[in-house]
Amino acid sequence: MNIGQASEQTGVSAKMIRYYEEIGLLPSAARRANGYRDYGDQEVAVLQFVRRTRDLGFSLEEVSALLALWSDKKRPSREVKRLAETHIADLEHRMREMRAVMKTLRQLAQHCHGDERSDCPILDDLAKPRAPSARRTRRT
Amino acid sequence: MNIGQASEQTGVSAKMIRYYEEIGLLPSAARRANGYRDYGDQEVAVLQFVRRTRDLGFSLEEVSALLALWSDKKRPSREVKRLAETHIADLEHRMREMRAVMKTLRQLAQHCHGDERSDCPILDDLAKPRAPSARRTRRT
DNA sequence: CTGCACCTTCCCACAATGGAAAGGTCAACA
DNA sequence: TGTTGACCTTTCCATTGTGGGAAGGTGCAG
Repeated sequence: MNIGQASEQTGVSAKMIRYYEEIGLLPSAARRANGYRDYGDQEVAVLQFVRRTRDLGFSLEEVSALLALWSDKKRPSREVKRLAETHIADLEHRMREMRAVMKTLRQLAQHCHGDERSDCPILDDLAKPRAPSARRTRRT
Repeated sequence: MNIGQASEQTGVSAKMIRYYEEIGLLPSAARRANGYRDYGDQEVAVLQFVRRTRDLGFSLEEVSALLALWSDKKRPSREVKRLAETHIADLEHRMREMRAVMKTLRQLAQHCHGDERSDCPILDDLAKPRAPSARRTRRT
């Protein structure tokens, strides 16, 4: 199967499939005589695994770890669970930050009458030097 | 005031101050005879505004728009409110996605005994080709 | 044979930030 | 006075994950 078909079946763009191969997340694909990459059910399954883990917000590095665990039939499930829980904790942390930000924003928006008048509590408030809230965190 | 002091007073790194100037988010800073950038209370206030809007998760593009609205004393507050509400809606959307992802992850983790045994429902589930949930969205 | 859809590699761009190199400046201290 | 150390300057590179496009080869259908 060509890369186009593999992409269609997995929802991973051809561009990304090549990239994943390039950075070593995936093993080098088999090549046909014409140089085209060739994919079978096995490879498609791996791509689906990657797609799904990406959808769940795991970084490529985490995906890589999960792939390794997946192929290691004898690994203790503890390791997998730990990885998942770390990721959950990470998401929880980000959600807490976002909630705080939203709360502030909603308050600001609420007090702005939002009409033709030019006085605007949102901008007034943004201009005030504030107690520096949580610093920017890396996003996934 | 040197860039270092300005940075310290605003919480915006010197690196970022120069970058903001370079991309045109901020006007070119005044220079002293020795070539050092020179900042006054005015500039510090702008930096604080930027810092605060960044903390609230606005993109640099949005910050730029907010700065323009801020300096335009006659703009209708409606415009500012609309920008804020768009951003709120964006955050809400992302939070909904994250909540869905977390729910799935928690379920997966819950069913994995997480001990020495090797069978792991998390990996089993990840391997299953699934109804493709929400595609990756841009992060701020 | 021509055209079109596919494949290949390679390079560029993005958002926002940090890091580091190579050099100029300034103030304080011996 | 000279040196040291803390600043400042610019420039280049890396990150994460993805898309876009160019330039060229391939394969099939009409």
